[in-house]
Amino acid sequence: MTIALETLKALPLFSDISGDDGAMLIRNSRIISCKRGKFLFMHGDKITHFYVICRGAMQIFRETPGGHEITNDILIAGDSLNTEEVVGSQTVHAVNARAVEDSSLLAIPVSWMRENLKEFDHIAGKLLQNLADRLHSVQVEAEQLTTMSAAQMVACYLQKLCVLYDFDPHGFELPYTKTLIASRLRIEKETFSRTLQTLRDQGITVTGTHVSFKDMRKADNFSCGECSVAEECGTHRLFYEKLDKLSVHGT
Amino acid sequence: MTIALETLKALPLFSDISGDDGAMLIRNSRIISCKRGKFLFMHGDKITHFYVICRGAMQIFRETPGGHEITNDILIAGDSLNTEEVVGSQTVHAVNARAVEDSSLLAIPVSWMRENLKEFDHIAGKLLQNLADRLHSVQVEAEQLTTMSAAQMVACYLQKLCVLYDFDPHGFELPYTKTLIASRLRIEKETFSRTLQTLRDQGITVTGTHVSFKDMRKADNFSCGECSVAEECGTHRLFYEKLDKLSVHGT
DNA sequence: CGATCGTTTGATCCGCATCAAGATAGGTGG
DNA sequence: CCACCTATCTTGATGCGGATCAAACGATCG
Repeated sequence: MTIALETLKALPLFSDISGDDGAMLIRNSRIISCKRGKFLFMHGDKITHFYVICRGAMQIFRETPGGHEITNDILIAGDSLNTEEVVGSQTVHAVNARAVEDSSLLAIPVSWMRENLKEFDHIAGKLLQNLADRLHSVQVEAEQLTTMSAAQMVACYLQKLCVLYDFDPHGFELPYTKTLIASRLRIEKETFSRTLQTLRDQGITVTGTHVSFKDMRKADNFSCGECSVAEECGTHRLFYEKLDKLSVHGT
Repeated sequence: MTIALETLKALPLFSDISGDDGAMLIRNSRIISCKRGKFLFMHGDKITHFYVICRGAMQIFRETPGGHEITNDILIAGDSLNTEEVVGSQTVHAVNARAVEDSSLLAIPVSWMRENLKEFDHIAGKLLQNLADRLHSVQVEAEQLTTMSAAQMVACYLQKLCVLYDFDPHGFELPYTKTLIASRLRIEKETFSRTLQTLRDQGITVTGTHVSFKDMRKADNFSCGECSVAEECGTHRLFYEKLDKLSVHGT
């Protein structure tokens, strides 16, 4: 499939790529599609391409010997898939990547990427920044795993989803199954389910796949006001800015 | 304090820096010392420098509102301190850095670093690789937090120390206090202490600060043989290569 | 309409945190 | 050299959060 320059420029990573560089990139890459449930690559596969998601969502996970799935991340349109692996010294994939929904991805050969990284100096800068940001969020998440309760993590994640997808805080649908979200949060689906009950008192109501927030900042005895770790990830600030913006415009 | 080019070249990050670049870097940076227990910077401080450890060790940690210390990492000579922050968009430190022992560090102004990153293209490459590797290890550690028992994590960490410091597996002294190690592993010191007892059956004996390993690969019912996550970090392979090398050279 | 997948609810258990005391060791001053 | 102090480590008792196992429930689909 041939790629439009528009498609390329729609991706944050290549948003300000020059015409020449873009043309060269287009010649060396292609768009592939990955149906819901299909694997893009599996743990142990040889690393052949660097991927950027154009549409859809991918689950990055590992499988324990016991057959348990550990979800490391859920990536969406605009995200790059395996920057660490392209940059790092690995030759085989350390994780599995599977489509959460029908997806399409830009696939760039790793060899080409490694050879030409220097030419695209602004790209290298973006990758650097991207890695730095991801490192930061993974560190924050690791910290949350040990300092926050399951309920707090779920609450934070729901806010994060709301910001990330630009959903209306007063009502939106979960973009993934609850099982997947639980796995992403490294808790069991049973725990997740029970947690949702207790969140009702905190102004977060989930029925079926429908989520709605109430602004509880005044009566805030729960939430993560106590928890500097949660502040650190920046989601809280963004979330409340969102709430404020809405209340100004009415509703 | 003026810096010798030798000092610079001893750091992995600058090992293959050119004479000119080195001279320029020396003009713009300085060596500072940080006594045991002293803070290099604190959470909330403005980010002024990029640091590389020349000697000693630094604890990177955050403090919970409850006063509990969460150790994110313990960095040693050769490690860079705040790459993410220099590269990323932050303006204030998100964590505390405190000297575990008397240390000296190379301090490079952030502004200078940001301006000149492009000139040092091989440096940018190293930073990129460094970030990728760290991202990978933090992800693996996050995974271990939820899949491995405290005993398994301690065992892994002791092996890691052994490889990192090039200690003799048959007997070495812990480089940090047990309290610090426990904090680094995100477990309580009490749990750490109890864990050491149970590890005795697994061929790992710790008395006081003295550690010694027995090669249990044949009778290996415990360890992390079960756990692909542990394999992933590469420490196991390195550790056993070390054991094998020793046994070839006699004992 | 059965079959499969996702979700909820209940009962139970285990690992680790927490609280509370001792124990050990280094370091200091008398 | 001993008494004292403080920092670090160990040991014991207890409780809670979340994992695990089991089963019912709801929804979607061929």
